[in-house]
Amino acid sequence: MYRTHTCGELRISNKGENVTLAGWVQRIRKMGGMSFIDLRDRYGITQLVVDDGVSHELNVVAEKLGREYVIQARGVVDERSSKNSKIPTGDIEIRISEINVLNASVTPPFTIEDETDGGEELRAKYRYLDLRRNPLKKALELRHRMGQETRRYLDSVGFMEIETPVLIKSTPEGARDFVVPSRMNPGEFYALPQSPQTFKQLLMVAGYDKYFQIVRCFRDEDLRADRQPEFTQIDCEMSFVEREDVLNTFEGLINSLFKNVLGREIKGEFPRISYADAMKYYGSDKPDIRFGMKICAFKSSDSSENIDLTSGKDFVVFDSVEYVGGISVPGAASYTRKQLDELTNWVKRPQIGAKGLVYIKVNEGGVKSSVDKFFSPEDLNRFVEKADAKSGDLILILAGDKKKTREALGTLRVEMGNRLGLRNPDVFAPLWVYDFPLLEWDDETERFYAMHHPFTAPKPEDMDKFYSNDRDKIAEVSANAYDFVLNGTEIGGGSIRIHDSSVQKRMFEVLGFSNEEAEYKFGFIINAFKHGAPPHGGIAFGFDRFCSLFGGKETIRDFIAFPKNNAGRDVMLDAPSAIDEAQMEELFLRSTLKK
RNA sequence: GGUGUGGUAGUUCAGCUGGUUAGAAUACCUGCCUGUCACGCAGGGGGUCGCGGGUUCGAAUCCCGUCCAUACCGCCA
Repeated sequence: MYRTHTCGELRISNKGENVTLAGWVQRIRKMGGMSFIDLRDRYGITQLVVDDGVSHELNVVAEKLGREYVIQARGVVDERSSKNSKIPTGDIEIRISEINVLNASVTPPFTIEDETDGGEELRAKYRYLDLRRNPLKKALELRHRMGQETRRYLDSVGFMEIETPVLIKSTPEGARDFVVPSRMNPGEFYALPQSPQTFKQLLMVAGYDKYFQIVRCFRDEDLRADRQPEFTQIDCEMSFVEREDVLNTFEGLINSLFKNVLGREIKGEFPRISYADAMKYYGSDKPDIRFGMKICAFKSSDSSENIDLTSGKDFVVFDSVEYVGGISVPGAASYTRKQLDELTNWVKRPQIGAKGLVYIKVNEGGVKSSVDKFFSPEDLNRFVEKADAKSGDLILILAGDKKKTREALGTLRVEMGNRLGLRNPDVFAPLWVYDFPLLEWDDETERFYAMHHPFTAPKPEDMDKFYSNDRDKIAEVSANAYDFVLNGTEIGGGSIRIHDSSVQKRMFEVLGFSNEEAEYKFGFIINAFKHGAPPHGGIAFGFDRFCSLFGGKETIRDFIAFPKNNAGRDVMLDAPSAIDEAQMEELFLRSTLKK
């Protein structure tokens, strides 16, 4: 037997027991005739004492140990003369009578501590060492508990977990597919699933009316801190449901995760906002509602409540644009010229692309703005009133194209939220966003694309528009789709699906597919809908992001045991890599005649 | 594909208005130390300044190119 206890479980109540521990040497403190060894495993750290007075030979062994050696140690649990309140085992230590080196270790390239000295690249290369550190261990433990609780909850309300294939068919819609060559079918390729979308719908046709799966998905797109080429979804689908049924069911799941994983309670039902309102008030389809600072439109093409901007003598900017809007930043009226200049440059960056920034400082004594020479104090007060700004606030105003300016204001709002410390990772503000547009027109390819995916049902009241020949009317069709947003991050998205083969055919028609194309790419599902498809809908959650938010982090990499780097590489394996010429030939990827 | 930031000791970084032998901390090695727990003290070894080219009497430092990392934009049905 390698060990009788873990390094995290012995307490003062074990005093006097003979124990054997095994683990990694965290640190050795040599005090001349005696040495202290911190022994670490997944469960904690226990202090071992080697005393020269007891055994000189043992002390010689102890002196040869190095960091990260794997050892086995036998001894007696004793009470410490000076206790360490920082660790759970701090009241005891093990008086060692025997040490066996199970495996030596070279000196690790970075310290295995909570606050490591290692940089990201190095830690990625030695991921197995990084995973020994507490923060990563905690992250993976959280992920484990999230997965366990998801399975427990969904099982308790009647869901079945069913696995779907990983080698499937490439579909050109949506993200770029990862592709796998088929040896047995020369020149043909499988694709890895971007999601099990069609399979879960086929399961609904098959009558498995509550399905879920914690499933790996693949998208060959560029990475971000919160985006990996392979990622995990909690994928769910239900039959005989309307939107409310889906939202209620999964509000239940989310609440049980909050309660049983984080020990938190979300009070009341989750707030809901339409896509149109989200864009109007937050400039984003995934608003962070932990703080206010809503966008206020001073001039908008679709509003009758515009304020009079024409009095701004010689200030033509507001007159010439489609939209003028702003946010009122609480307590920021004290910003210095330097800070305001910096903010102006910030919004002018290409990523945001604003032409400039107008500000109004609201103070007891009156208003002060960057456009004082164009607007009278009375005129400026109209902005203050409209924005409902208080004394001490700073109104930041952008103008331009409606869509872009709203989005820029949304980005600025989040930035100011960050700067003012209003985005506390310890506060959770869930939100449902619903009624997304069904389609997006792309000028370049001159066709519609599905905003969600081509299986999303149009809202019943928009069916006339959906079948019309007028492109503008088709563009107005709303989807019966919904997103789950947590703290400004899109965590889940879903919809009520099309279950009628003629509606599905119309969808492919609107997307510009010929009958033959639709048949070739999606014939299996159109056909399935002819065999008694029940009304159905579902949702999928980004499991990695869900975990990272619960863990209070912005990056998902810490919550994935072996993630890819920014360029999609596994720097530990050095993958992807070239394959043998023979392998290439076997897969018909290169002619033997070449070279 | 684009923009920003970074690349100097095993590691994290400083040095960068060009000018002695490129520093600090930590890690590592040696010695001392019987109550440490970020132990302490003394000493020591350790560098292709990412790579290539250019400017210059002289380049870690300036210029050009390139590679790598990272954040963001595009992209992500």
